[in-house]
Amino acid sequence: MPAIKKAIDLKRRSPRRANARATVEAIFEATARILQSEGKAALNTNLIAERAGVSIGALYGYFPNKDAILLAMARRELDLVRDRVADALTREANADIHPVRRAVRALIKGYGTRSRSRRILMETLFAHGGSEEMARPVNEIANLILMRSGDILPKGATPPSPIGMYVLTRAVDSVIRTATYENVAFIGSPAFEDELVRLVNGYLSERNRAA
Amino acid sequence: MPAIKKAIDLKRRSPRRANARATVEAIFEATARILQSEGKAALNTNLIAERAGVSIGALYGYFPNKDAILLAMARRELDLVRDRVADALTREANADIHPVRRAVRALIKGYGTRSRSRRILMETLFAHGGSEEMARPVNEIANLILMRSGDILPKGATPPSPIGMYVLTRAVDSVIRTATYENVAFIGSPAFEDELVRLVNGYLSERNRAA
Amino acid sequence: MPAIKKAIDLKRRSPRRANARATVEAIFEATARILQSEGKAALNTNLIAERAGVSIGALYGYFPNKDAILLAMARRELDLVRDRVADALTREANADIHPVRRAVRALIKGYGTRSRSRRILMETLFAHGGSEEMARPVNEIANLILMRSGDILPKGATPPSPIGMYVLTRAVDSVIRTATYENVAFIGSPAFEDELVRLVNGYLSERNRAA
Amino acid sequence: MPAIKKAIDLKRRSPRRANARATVEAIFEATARILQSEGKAALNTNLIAERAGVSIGALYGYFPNKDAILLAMARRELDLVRDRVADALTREANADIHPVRRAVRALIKGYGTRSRSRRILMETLFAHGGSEEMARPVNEIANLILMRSGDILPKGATPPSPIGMYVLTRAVDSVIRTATYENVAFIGSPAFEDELVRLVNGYLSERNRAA
DNA sequence: TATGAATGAGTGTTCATTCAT
DNA sequence: TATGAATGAACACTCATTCAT
Repeated sequence: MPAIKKAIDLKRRSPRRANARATVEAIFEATARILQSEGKAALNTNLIAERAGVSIGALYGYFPNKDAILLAMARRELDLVRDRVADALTREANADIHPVRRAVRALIKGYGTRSRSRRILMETLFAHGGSEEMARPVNEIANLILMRSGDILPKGATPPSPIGMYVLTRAVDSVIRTATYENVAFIGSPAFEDELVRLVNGYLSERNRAA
Repeated sequence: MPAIKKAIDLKRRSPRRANARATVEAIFEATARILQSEGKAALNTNLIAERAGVSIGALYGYFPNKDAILLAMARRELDLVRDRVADALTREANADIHPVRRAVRALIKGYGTRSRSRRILMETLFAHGGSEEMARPVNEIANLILMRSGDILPKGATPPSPIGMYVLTRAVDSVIRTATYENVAFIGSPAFEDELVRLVNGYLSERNRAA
Repeated sequence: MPAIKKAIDLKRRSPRRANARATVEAIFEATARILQSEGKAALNTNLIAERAGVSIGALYGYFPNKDAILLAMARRELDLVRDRVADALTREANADIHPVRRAVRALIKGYGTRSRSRRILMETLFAHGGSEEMARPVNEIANLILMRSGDILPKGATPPSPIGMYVLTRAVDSVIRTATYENVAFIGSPAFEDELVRLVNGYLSERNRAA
Repeated sequence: MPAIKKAIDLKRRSPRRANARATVEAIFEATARILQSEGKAALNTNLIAERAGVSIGALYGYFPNKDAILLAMARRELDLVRDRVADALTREANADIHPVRRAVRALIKGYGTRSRSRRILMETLFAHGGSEEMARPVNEIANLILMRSGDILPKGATPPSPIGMYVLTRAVDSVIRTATYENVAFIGSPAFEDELVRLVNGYLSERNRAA
């Protein structure tokens, strides 16, 4: 971005068109596709507009600059996965399966598509100082776990300390992320899920044993 | 028109640089500094050369292109931390401290400086398809652990499966990475170290209990 | 560090250029002028754009790269002269003058302006493997001559062989080219024209005599 | 050549080394090869030096700058062909063959090798204002013809005017050049030679007839 | 004399962004 | 609101040439 940097978060125009949402969606979709198949270096606003079937001027009607597109996508992605995991932890129908396992499963599934694109989005968000923003959904899940600790933690266990929760949640989240990025073969295998559940349960038991 | 700026100017060639290593080092140092303080967007070869006190031509005498600099740095960084952790696991003098704790400590220390720069280096390596390359040092540490499992694992424990080792090593590595990037206050605190050790020990105990 | 030179400067966009043709024409004109007066070494896209009164970006909107400009110009030049010569051979009003002489005259006139520029264009075309392309207009003229051989060749003469036509057409064309490039004083003199006509007629008579 | 242009013709150093000539030859050979196979765009002094097995510093000991190499080669090439044609016209043993035919043959043979390289050399010479220089060998041949007109021209013929000689010599020379550059299949065929001889004889006869 | 690392001006090209229509 | 031609700052990289050794 050689030109004058603008406040990135400043919304330019609240979409009023009937299909404003559709336009934004087309831009997101085009961006994700380019990111996924050609990488960030190949991403440019003219290409996005072209692939989205939108004029470059219209694109700038919806987003003040290029990074704003990526940032908006990143945030949406973050919320999406957070919601899925939260659902898994709470509203999920299947009561036979332990919430931890359901959450792990939701996370694996959530990270399973267009991982290159997602990675780039997260890098961009991070590069814009969004580390706190990235931490928020994880923290929200952490809070959710604490609130439902009765269902999740072993009976009579004391809940982990804040630092403990940090370690636990990041461990699960980032192992899955890493496996996704490395595109390892066993993603989606029961064994991988098992080991992650074991990581969580082991930690929680250890905590108790120590106490 | 830029015009001939210094046609017959006095030549100012700094005494021929003692050796190639020093030049490369200067380039790395300049690059790391720019990355750390201004970010990747501000990184350009002319600036690197200027800050390194090297002509742009000389820079291109050492590296074929801009990314080659970042890639070389990334690899060096990876090896460095791997060596530190391997040392912690094996050659470390302090026998009172458990190898796992020593390794965790080495990792925290290894990731502790210029984390923005390091992160960008890793992203660049990854973007160039270096995911296997990034996995290698972690795998090497995993192998080292397996070879010294007598010292590291609980007595009579069966060593983790490959997927288990994957989960365990990535968990520790990426929690520390994440904490570094998020610049959390408790990095370097005993509590953080304790929780990481607990994560490992819990996992290993859980494995055994399951068996 | 070049620094932001005109961050909030007043925008000076010349009223949107009427049409694409005018822009291309301006680019061609600027290029020809630079070539003619400063030579190929001095030709660069930024200078072309500047002299054409066009932004460098606009230039690249019309041509994919520098050579494409020269190539397009070369082709146009080729067509132009071919058309002039073809006209001289066919549609020309002045019936008193023999077609051969009219063609020679058209060629001399066609090569008469901006010869340095034209030479460089042809060299560029040639360097890009355009030798067949350069031969085409000459061959087209050769065909035209054969089709109108009744008007052009001496009565009852057998038309030259293909190799003969090659020699004849290249002889006339390249003698004029050479004279143009060497900038000889007698270009445009009746004597020069006479000698060229003599070259053609001599060849044609000789052919017949041999038969 | 972005730097200060130097007088190109100024000889830097008179080769004193026993194998100075060999060095120059190696430089010429390397240059010709690069020109022939990769073209002028790929030609750079570092590559020449490398291919010639000479250090870049040594190369600049023999030539003041890049173009001086090409210019020296061009001149040598010009002299070589001139000598061959002069020989054909005078010292050639085979008296059965008409001098004109012998000269044409020598010219075809002289232009037959490394035509791309030779073309580029001539273009370079021309670009440096060497048009007179290029004309000189042709003029020398023209003079030779006039001096030996008794052997060459038809009996009792008046020799051509200067402009006539210009047209005649350039015609032969440049038709052969063009055929070489266009890489036509019939170069070297008797028919091509015949047509060239016919061109010359036709012209000379026509002159006489006109007189 | 020879070497080759170093110099640095120069240039082709990209692409985020603007704004007249 | 939408369009897309135009803008121009920025940058990666080249290569002729120098000169300390």
